[in-house]
Amino acid sequence: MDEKGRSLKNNNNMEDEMDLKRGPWTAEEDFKLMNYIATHGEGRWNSLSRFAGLQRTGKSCRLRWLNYLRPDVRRGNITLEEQLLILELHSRWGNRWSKIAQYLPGRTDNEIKNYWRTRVQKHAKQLKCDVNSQQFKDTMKYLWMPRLVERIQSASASAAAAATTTTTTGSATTSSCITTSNNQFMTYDYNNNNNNMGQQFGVMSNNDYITPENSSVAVSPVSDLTEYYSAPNPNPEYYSGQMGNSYYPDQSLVGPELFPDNYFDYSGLLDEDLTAMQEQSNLNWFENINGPASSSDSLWNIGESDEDFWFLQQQQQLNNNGSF
DNA sequence: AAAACCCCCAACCGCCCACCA
DNA sequence: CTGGTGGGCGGTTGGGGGTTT
Repeated sequence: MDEKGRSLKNNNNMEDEMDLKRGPWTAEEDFKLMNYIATHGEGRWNSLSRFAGLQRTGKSCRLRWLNYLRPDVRRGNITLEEQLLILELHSRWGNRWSKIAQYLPGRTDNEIKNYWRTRVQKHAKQLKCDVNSQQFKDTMKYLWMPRLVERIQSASASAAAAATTTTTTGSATTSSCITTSNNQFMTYDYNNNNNNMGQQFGVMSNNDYITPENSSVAVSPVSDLTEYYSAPNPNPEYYSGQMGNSYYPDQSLVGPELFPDNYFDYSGLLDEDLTAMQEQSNLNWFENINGPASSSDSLWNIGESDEDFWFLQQQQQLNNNGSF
């Protein structure tokens, strides 16, 4: 059925009587809406629509303004920091998109929702598990998110190295910088629960995290983890950080060997993760896990059958160990 | 080259709640 | 209490552009 030809169901009788326009907004409509709001402000969307000379529902005007025309709307790719925040906040609140959006200045609930549906759920689908399953949640928490943290820190370190020739070592805290659309600047200190981001956004100082203790997939203490492959970690420092309560294993306890043998979840990573990893020539540890480059080429071009096989392997591994 | 397929995201929908007369 | 209205939310759709076959 022609979407635009469909009769409009709307609560507002007055609007039912009008010949309302639907579909994509034109530049002229945008201009009208922006002009009107600049003069009269937001709110009263139904009457705003009429007074602005727009043949649109109030809802449509509101949505267009909030999701697109608002001057502080941030456009463009979701950054690593934003991805991390989305995963983190979603793990706490579920599909509370508007609530999550509050912590990502400039991003709309719609955009976050779209990100989740297109990117995150895609990976769940690839893993052939439900996006709401504990298994997938754990995959995010123990594999995907740590990888994001790693990448954020790596980028941050690169930026710092480019900015100065001096280096900090030893007791330097591990932090990453999150820049927002408003050029707000938040830092996250992975070694300190009372971090700036937690204070500013109130997201990192509660007890809601799925910890290794309450997770359905047990993250074992030392004895188990030391059995896992000991791939050189490009930046093992991040493991020593904690998000909330023991969110990540402490390196002093488990060392860099976070992941079990055969459980490095490349398919749980974003595509750009894989690309970035591939591009880092010093990351031949990946090759070490999976064999020489010649035989690991296929890993970068995972077909469904390969993934199925891989996933079954992981399932088997989990069943055998009951842990990562 | 073009058809088929896939992905992204702007826009819409239905439902709900708060507020007010 | 009730009905009307405004506004917010999560879920869904479909057009368009990119990619693959």
